[in-house]
Amino acid sequence: MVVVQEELSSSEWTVELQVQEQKSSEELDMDKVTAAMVLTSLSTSPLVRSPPVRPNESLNGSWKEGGFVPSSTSSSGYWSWNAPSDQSNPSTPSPPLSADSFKPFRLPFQTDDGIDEAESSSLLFDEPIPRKRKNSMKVMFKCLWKNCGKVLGTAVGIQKHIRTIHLGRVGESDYSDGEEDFYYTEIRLNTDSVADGLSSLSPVSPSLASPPSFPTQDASKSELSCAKMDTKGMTPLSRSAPTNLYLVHTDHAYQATPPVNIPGSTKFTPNGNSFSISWQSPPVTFTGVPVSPTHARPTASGEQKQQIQTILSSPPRASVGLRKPRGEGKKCRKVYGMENRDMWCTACRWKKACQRFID
DNA sequence: CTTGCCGGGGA
DNA sequence: TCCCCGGCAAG
Repeated sequence: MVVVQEELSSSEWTVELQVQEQKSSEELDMDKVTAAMVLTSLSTSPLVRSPPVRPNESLNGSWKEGGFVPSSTSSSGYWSWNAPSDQSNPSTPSPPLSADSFKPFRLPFQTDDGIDEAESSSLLFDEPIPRKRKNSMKVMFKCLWKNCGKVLGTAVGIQKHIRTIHLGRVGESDYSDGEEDFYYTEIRLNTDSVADGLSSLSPVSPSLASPPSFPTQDASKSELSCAKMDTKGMTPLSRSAPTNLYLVHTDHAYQATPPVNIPGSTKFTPNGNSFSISWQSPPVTFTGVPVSPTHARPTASGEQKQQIQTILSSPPRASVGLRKPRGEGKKCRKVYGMENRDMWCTACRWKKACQRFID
């Protein structure tokens, strides 16, 4: 796991940055082109939620932004953790499920490049494609640097800001090692009506991209749930901001993790119409290897880093003596039905913990 | 009630 | 080891 990030070259980060810019404009186009489609699908699709990211049928690693980012950028192995579970799954290719579970609607540009046939087919049988509310969304970029909070309109702007102001890289404006990328977050200013906005803040809002599951299944499950709760905590907060609905979105899954187990890191001030999200450790790096040790930075304390790293690398908590909480995902039995028992994974057939649909 | 799966047992 | 299933807990 640690190795993965060290493989990220700076060029990849650059690509990432470009994609972000492209994304924002692309989204605006999306509004025009597919507004009707989105509305229709929203009104008809039974449930709009974040997709379950299952390691054994993963979308080639990175699920971002509900798939709006061309997956080709992620084929460089952003989240190419080795999937912990069996790759032996293909032995039973995903059989066609019942017709009603097939969701024919797909975004026209959501191509499968970088995703092979097997994976794409499993895509089809997955939950509805997560849609993002993008009505009247204005994308801003907020500096996460402590006591800064500067908001700029473009990713480039905020990167330049961070680079020059916080990282002190005045003379090397071209140079980007992607480090700035950690230090800002994308903010969507929803100018929709409040009621509309509130309805979009269902417990797990589609706009709040849930962080991809980390392969350390249980670790992510148990610990990242904290992050989820923090995210949910924004709901009442947003209610207190009647006009501007801030949907904080983080571009990197690990960027979304700072609230994890950092008590008080996410602060809401319900009084008035303002709030501040000020976790103290924007620059959490996975490697734990300081990128530029010379600069004083608003980094997580070593303790926090240690903590986070421990979370990410710790083995599944053994919950000794306690029964493992049942997975909430659909398992073979539910998916295939009793009549297709031979299609179940062996574990399910033996009434053991399902190996195909791991939560 | 259904579902997931642990623990145990038979071949 | 493979396979099955009673029974429990959760929903």
